[in-house]
Formats: sequence, structure tokens, C-alpha cells
Amino acid sequence: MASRTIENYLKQLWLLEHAVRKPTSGAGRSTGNFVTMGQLSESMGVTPGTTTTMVKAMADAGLARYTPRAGVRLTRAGEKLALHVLRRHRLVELFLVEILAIDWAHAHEEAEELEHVISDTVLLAIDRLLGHPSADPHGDPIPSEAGMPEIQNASNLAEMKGGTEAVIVRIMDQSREFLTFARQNGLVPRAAITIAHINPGAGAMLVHPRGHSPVSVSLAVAAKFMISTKSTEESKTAHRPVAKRRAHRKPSPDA
Amino acid sequence: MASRTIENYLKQLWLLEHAVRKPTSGAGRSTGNFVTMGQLSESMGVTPGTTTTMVKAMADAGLARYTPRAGVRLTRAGEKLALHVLRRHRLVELFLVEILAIDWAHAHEEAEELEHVISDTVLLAIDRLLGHPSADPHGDPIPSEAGMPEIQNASNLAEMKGGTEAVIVRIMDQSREFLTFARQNGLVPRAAITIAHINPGAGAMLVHPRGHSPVSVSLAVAAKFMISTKSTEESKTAHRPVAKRRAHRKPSPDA
DNA sequence: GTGTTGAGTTTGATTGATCAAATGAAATCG
DNA sequence: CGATTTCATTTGATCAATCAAACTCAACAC
Repeated sequence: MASRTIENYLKQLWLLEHAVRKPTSGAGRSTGNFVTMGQLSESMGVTPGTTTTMVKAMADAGLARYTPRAGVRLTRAGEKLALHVLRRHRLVELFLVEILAIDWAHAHEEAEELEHVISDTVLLAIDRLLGHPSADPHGDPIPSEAGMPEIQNASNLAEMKGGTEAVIVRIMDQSREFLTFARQNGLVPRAAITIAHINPGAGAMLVHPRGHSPVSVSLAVAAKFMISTKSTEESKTAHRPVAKRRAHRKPSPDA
Repeated sequence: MASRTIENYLKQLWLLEHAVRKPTSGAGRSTGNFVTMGQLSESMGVTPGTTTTMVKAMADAGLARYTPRAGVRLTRAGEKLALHVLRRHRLVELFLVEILAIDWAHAHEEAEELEHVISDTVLLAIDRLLGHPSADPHGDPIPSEAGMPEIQNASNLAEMKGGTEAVIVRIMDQSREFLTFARQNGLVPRAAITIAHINPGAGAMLVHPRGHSPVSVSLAVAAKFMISTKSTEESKTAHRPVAKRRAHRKPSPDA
């Protein structure tokens, strides 16, 4: 149906629509926000003219609603497709890390390619093999066929006060460098951490992941970690992060 | 480097160069044969003009040697790339069948897409997970980094005489229908068979796979099975068909 | 209100892969 | 040998995705 380029625009559009603008803006989060042409061309890495052309094409295909000189927003059909791409991406990413033992810092880029060529059959097989997981290695929720699961009540590490004990549930930066840094310091999803100390003057905090040495991180970096504190921890039903790593099922002899 | 279209041309070209023209032509098999433009456009499913254009491009890129109105043949560089594509294809195919339990009749088509987006890193991981196998689910040899393994001394089922006992080592038709037929009748790689009877008048033979009912197959169909008989069976060193299906290795905790 | 600026849109060109139709070369047949 | 058939090449067009550069708004400045 949609070309892989269109799939990429759809995915990016969904992510932009649901991006948190300012930490705690609060305004209408779960309904998709309008996205400006500038944002889209910026994050797709193409010139503005290209974006205009592509967005028009998507509008013609019924995947987006486009208001010239104002912005763009996915239609229901567009969102459905976008979520399907995102589902493929995140399942593949988890698969690469869990089954093929690919470094999670590389998995994102690998999945970027694979997400466009995975058939429904293969996707289903991967989902089954992983035990129908609900989050990828970074803690990002995996959309089901039905849609994106509701945002779990997690808070931002940058907004916590000293002494807080929490568990990392999600990491909001997929870049290779950042993930490498995060893993090396024990700042991975499901890790228990304590906020040892805050130094507002320096704009930094000292975080102590259990079993690792304390790390000093800037508030900007801290803002990339979503955590679940004692108080919010009751509602962990919807978000059991990653499938137990019992990878297997003897493949049935045929079929 | 090479676009996925070029990769497909390279792969196809290699297969055509090494295809057995007539059963038992005998002439220069292991060095690649010349391929006519007609054969290539036919098997790529494109018009002749397209083939001319693409072959010229490949020649310019140093991947093929092209003699107008005569034919085309891979250069060393082209062959190397072609074998790399083939390696990806066959490893992925085996992976789909062994690990993801995808029906082998569908695996070929799935692999057709995946072969172009598998990175070296992922390929290595798959190879390791499968235990460095030397043949795919159809018994087709998997090229190593070094090149295509030598052709094992297998014979063609269509040329055997009645009473012969043998083991199927390779199936030369990847079409969904054929593979479905083959599996349903127990005619799979590593299956032991006996040639019960031959009826040259009808151009057919009765084959008896161990543990299955005897099947009557036309000689044309029989020609699609490569077998190893008692006599040729000594040299099975180079061709242990498929990895044991001990699919696993507990993935290491991180990375 | 005329000018400047910044964001967005148009236009024209390019690239890779393809086709359809016209043309050309080679081989075979009578 | 000349005619016909087969196979291959050229040519011109198309489609998707892109860029660079020119153009157009709308808003704000003074």
C-alpha cells in the first residue's frame, strides 16, 4: 500500500503529534496535536518543499488532513497505519535485543530498515516468540492491533526531589551514544534507582542505580528518563515491561 | 552500495550462470556461464529494454562484463556481491523456518524482501543462532564469506533406476505450490526414499518416502529432487544439511 | 502603510527504475 | 541470396522522491 517513505512520514507524524512539547504543558495530550510543516521537514531531514509535496500526497491518499500554511494532522486511517509501523518497529527492536542479542544501542537503527519489510505473518511469529510483550527495550509501549496503549502514569526524573526511590520505566532518547551511556551506568528500564542529591545551582542531580556507582546527570539528561515512584507504582498492570526471556517454543515440525 | 534492484539482478544472474542448462549437459559448470539478455529479462520479469539498461549500469559499476548482442557475466566483484545476497537470503530463510516456525512454502517469499535489509551484524547473529548451517530448508547450500561451497555429488532423482534407496538432499523448486506438495508427501530434505517402480511409457516413477505413502511423480517433477544414494553417500562431510534445531542460547543479560 | 522577516509553497530539474513502441542486427529458412 | 523471425537496443515517457531556487503570504516593525 503505502510506500516505505510514506510509512516513515506517517510514523514521524504520529510521534510529533504525541510529543510532549514542554515538560508539563498538560494541554490535550492523547488527541494528536497539529504539526507544522517545519517540524516535519526538520525531523524527516528533507527540505520544506519536499514535505509540502509529500503531505499533499498523504492528504490525497486520505492519510492526513492538511491545511496550507497551518499544519497537518493524521486522519484515523493515517494513525492506524502509523501505529502499525510503530508496532513493527518496536517488536522488531525487542526481538533483535532479546533473541538475536544485538546491542540495544544499534537495534533502533536496524529496526528502522526492518520495520518496512516485516510481513504480518512474520510479525505475528515474533510477537508470539516474545510472549506478546507490551514494551520495547527502551520501555516504549508497543501498540497492539487495537491501538496505542494508554500512557502509564510515569513521571519525569528531572522533576523528582532528593531521596526519591524509583524504577526507570522508559528512556526517551534512542541515539546510539545516549543508550551506550545509559547502559554503562546501569540506567536501563526496570533498574531501581535512588536520587541521592540535587544541585540546582549546577543544574544537575546525582542518581544512584542499584548495583552501580552513582552518576551525576544534568537535568536535561535526567529529563530523558521516565520513572515510576513508590506512589505511582500500584498501577503496574498495563505495563509489565518486557517478556520473560524464555525465548523458546520448539518450532512445530512443519507449517 | 548497490540498490536493492541491482542486488536482485546480481543474485538472479548468479543463479542463471550456475543453472544446469539441460540435465547432464556437462559443459563447464562451476565457472559461470554466459547469460543472454533474454534469460535475464525473462527471469527478472521486466522488459528486454529494461534489462539492457540495467546490465549496462552494472557493467559501468564493475559488477558485470557485458558484450552487446551476446550476453552478460558477473565479474569477480559482482559474484562476490551476488553470493552475499544469496547468503543473506538462505540464512534468513532457514531462520524463518527454524526459529520463527514460518511455513517453508512461504519463507522464500518473505526472505526475498528481508535479504535486502539485513545488516552484517544481524546476519552474524542469525548465523550464530543457527549454528553456522551449511544449507537452507530446501537443501540449497549457504555461501560462506569465502564463497559458494563446492557442489556436493548428488544425483537427480529422475535418472535413478527402480529399487534405488536414497536420501533427498535438495529441492530445486521454491514455488509455494511445489513445496506444499512436497512436504505433504514427505518429500523433504533428509527424507529417506525408495524408488519403488518406474514406468517409462507414462514418464513417471513411484517414489516411496519412509513413513509416508508412495507417491507417483512425473519425471519432470522427479527432476526437481536432488538425492544422495548409498554409493555417493560416503562424502557427506561438506553437506550436513541443516542445523540441529536446538534453537537457543540464552541471550546474554544486556548488550 | 510600506518594508522586512520567517515560514511555507511552487516550479523546474534530477535520479533510479521501469515500460511501450520503434528500430536495428543476426540467424534461419526456403 | 533475400525474406522472415527472433532477439536485442534505442528512444521517449512515466512515476516516486527529492533538491535548489524562486516566489508568496502573513505578521510584525516602525
